[in-house]
Amino acid sequence: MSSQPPVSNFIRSIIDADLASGKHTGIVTRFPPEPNGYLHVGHAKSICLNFGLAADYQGKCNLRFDDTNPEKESEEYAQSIQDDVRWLGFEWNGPVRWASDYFDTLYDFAVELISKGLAYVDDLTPEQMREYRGTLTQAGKNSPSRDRSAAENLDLFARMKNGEFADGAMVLRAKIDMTSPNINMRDPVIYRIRRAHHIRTGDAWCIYPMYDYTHCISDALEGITHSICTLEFEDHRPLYDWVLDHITIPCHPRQYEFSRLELHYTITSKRKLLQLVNEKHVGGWDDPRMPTISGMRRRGYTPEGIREFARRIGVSKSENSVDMAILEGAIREDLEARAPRVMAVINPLKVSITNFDGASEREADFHPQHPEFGKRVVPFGHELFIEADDFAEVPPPGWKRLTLGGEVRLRHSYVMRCDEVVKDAAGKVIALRCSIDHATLGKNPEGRKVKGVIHFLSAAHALPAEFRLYDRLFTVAEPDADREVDFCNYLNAGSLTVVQGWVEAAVRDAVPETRYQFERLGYFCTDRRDHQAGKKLVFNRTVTLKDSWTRE
RNA sequence: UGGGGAGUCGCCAAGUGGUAAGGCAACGGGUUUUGAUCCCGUCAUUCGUAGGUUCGAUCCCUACCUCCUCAGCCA
Repeated sequence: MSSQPPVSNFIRSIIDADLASGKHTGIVTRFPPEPNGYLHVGHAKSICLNFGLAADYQGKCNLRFDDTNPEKESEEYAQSIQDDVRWLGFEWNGPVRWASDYFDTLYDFAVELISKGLAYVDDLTPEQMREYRGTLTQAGKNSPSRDRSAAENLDLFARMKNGEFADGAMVLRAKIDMTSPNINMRDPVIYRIRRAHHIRTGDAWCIYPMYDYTHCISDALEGITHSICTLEFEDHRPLYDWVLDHITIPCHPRQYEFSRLELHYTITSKRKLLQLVNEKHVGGWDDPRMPTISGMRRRGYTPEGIREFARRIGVSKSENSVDMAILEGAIREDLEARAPRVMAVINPLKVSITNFDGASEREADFHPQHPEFGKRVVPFGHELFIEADDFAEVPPPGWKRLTLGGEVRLRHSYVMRCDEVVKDAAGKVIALRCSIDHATLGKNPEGRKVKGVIHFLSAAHALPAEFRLYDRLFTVAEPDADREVDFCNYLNAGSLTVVQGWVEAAVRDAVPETRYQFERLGYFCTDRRDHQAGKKLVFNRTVTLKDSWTRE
């Protein structure tokens, strides 16, 4: 896929201005996931933004895990995230960073804040703290602990760290302003006591810093120039700045927020995706119906296609709900150029060729525009499979495919006429008896035009295969729009159809994650988990071909 | 009804004082041994609404409307 020029957006404008003014001579961004779930298409947007910016401006982009909540984080998630970022085609600057690498420094800065009288230990219960916080329209009030001396706070905080208090018994709070109209500034908690095993630091700590406190300092420690996050953090920015303004640190990154991606007919909420996995609505995080990066990968989406999708949707601050068509269009465009063509029949109808004698096979290109993809032989036989959908006894208006008495071109082979329909006792069509025009191999018939082209397989040569046909996971465009209705009510019962069919022998030895276009059916990809080259062929339908017929 | 944001074509999205880019989708037409691809064409006198400033406003000002977001010892 030819990479298109970058699209202008407000963040690029800011960077351009920062570079032009000399505020920065280069940029450093970061992608900061919490290892508490698998990455999804929304993260892909963020990854493409952060890593893409670094690449475009010859800057750097760090991968940093925001691992400050040991109760939800795991090594499995951390590993999958690294795999996903790499698979998407990006490499981070230097080693993987972990917020937990900064725990000592973070602790020291907390001590500095306490010493300056800018942080205090509070022993209000969570319920009391909520009451003291006030509401959206009412100012909060000061905690009785707010005026503790720095010396006492220093002592208490050290004892918190040393494990002298129970989990949740005390917290460290920034002393800002309980009457601030911005609730984030009403003395936010910056450290809590939690005896939980941390994936990196084990049991070394029983106090853990909060996100708001950790993130800005981590950014500053890494020399991040532009700290890009999603809109819900907009009103955390004053706190981000407050922390950096009140500790002794030479760097002050600026935070910019963009709107998160919403994709029609799916969800992009880690919590809800976890629910789908836990409640077994899908096979796992990498179920091909999932909007996770690993799910999209298993389905057959390409990194290039996903990156193109990110480019097409752009970056802004307005709410957006993107059509699936944009994602599918980007994927199709990439696959169109790179996937070899081959034939498969997923809903077979048997055809006997009554005048087979003398018929022969034919070579065919793997790609109509790329002869360099090579050729293979498309065998012919006296027994064929065609797609049941390609035959109609009573064709609708405009039908170009096979019908009784009608002719059709067999792709890469002969023109064939249907002479007889074979039905079972119930009247269901079970087979066709057809004849070919021997003069039409590699040339058009004389004196008439045959419009329709259908794909087929020689029954004697075809290989059995499993096809997993995927459809949208939900029945409505915005399954989580209604707070009153659980999104699981909108799960599409037909999102997965598994069928047994046939495929050209040319794909026999395809390794897992091999992509093909099955002509007229769509793009397919051998399954990463279940496909076995030469043994068990399992194809996932990545996306159908655009179809201007069945839509009518 | 406190604070912070957003409103430009069906879906995204540039433009931000000089008279509305682009993509996707859609719709016509051409090519085609994939109803695919490809090619050509059509698709906002109008930028949430109402006023105002200006020779001129999507862009500046005022008011209003709508939507999103914040009251975790989550991130």
